[in-house]
Amino acid sequence: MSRQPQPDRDVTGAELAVLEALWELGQTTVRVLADRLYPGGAAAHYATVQKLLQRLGEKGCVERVPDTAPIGFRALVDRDALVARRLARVVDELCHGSITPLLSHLAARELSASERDELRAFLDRLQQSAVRPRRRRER
Amino acid sequence: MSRQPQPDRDVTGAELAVLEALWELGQTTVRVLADRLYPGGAAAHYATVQKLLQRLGEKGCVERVPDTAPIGFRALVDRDALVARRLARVVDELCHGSITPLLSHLAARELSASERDELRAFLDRLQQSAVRPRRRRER
DNA sequence: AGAGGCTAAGACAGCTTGTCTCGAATGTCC
DNA sequence: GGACATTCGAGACAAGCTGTCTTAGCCTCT
Repeated sequence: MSRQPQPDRDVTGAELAVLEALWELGQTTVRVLADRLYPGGAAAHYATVQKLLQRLGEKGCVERVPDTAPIGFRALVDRDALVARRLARVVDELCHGSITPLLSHLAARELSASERDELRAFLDRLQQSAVRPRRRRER
Repeated sequence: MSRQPQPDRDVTGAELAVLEALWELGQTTVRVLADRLYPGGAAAHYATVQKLLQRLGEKGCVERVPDTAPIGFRALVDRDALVARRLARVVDELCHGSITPLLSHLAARELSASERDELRAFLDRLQQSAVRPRRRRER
């Protein structure tokens, strides 16, 4: 219960906004991002976006494209990867690694018909590829 | 992108530890919680647990049992509810309300056979009760 | 009255997070 | 080349969060 250093922090709100712009725009520059995220913004916002990109870089979510001027930036993770990260965090912190409570919640939530079908389709696809069973964690 | 006040914050690490102790012990007192969470702890830890309980109360996760001395505390949310909260947050923030990316991740992750069966069973149960269709959210 | 446990209120330091300042490096145009 | 603008990196900063701790007022029991 002692306060311990918290590594690999999650992507932050403002950082996520930058990431989403990157997902939409593909490779782009600080200037373009700043203009989009802070329309009519002051000069300072340029630096803000820059700092956010730096922190995203430290978190392994963004890459700078070498030999471009102005420097180009590119997302290294997609939305699914971010979702995966957060789900893993929820599972680790709240469920001690077992995803059963998570599934239980998914079931308790009233899924729409299409969502249900989607999930079932995923499951079927999974079952097929499970002919060659390589399970990562057995509990 | 301006910094906006962040209401209804999530349950914190130390707060979660208190909650888990409450889940395990049922209704109990600050003293018992402090002794369990900070074994051999100093007097100050009593106040720490107290503060955590207060903040948990403000978040609607804990209830004080009236007319008990010392005051009894009781959890108001269970693990599933917390998981639900976090999942909803992930879906809202990252998926703009659609759980498709979440399902996609679930499928991409290599579920164990038992987990897969579990999920399928949930789905089947869901399908049955869907004969009387009362879907809450359609997308 | 004194001791000891309970309770409320709040102070505090360290960290995170979004923002901003500054100066240096780099480019562009006449 | 020289003036000017843009880009870039490093860091400062305030507000808020989080876990911890102090203080002081209660109560109860002896």
